[in-house]
Amino acid sequence: MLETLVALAEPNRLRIVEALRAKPHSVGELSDRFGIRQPQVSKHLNTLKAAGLVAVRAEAQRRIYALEPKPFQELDRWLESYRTLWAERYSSLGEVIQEIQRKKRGTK
Amino acid sequence: MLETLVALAEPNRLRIVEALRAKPHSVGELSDRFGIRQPQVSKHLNTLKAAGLVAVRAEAQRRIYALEPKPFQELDRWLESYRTLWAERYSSLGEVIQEIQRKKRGTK
DNA sequence: CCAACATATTCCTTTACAAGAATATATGCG
DNA sequence: CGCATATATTCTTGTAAAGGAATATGTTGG
Repeated sequence: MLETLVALAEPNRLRIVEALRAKPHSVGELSDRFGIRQPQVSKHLNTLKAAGLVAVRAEAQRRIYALEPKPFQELDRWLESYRTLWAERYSSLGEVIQEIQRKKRGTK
Repeated sequence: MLETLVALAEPNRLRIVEALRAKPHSVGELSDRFGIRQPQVSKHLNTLKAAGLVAVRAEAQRRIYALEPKPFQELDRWLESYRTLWAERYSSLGEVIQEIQRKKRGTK
């Protein structure tokens, strides 16, 4: 959890992750899109990969990076424990739904 | 979003937040519980407060810190956009539930 | 096999920030 | 009022990590 948060808690990495949310991108595409020099992009992607947030596949000379779902799932599960903080804002229907979903995930 | 992530992406702050998830705590309680010196606890709480993650109330000489729901809600909403990443892992029932909940939040 | 393109790696410098130590600022009680 | 308790603030230092520049590695097409 901490590792995921640390990886995301950097402006350029967060931007990269948000770009990858839409679809996978090559290093060069990310570099162009954000005006970040290619080596830094590679480094950030390396950090993200080490944290398990992205995976690479080769496509000709390009390396295509894509998001990995697992850490985001874990972050989501972690947030579950904090839902009680704002539970009162949900109607009872919302709470039922929430409870069903919580149990569902718990048995996965 | 970035601010929230940065605030959470530090081991001791994350531990503090997890403790506050259960219930509000005073500075001294947190200091004792984790063996972190009081000044660092104050500093970390200050960082968390600056990021809007916690709020303080006075109780005699003690300062009681409690979690603020909003940033966690925002983090949750941010994660919504990433749910499509693992949507295929849900059964159709799960997807229905998820869809209901997504719309519910969207109209708040 | 070589040229050109795409990405990764290394080295260096700078900066942000967490921790330590000391001290300042409340707040309540005898 | 003054002492004790609780918390905040300041100053300093060490360290991790982000950015820049240069270069190495890798891959493909001709």
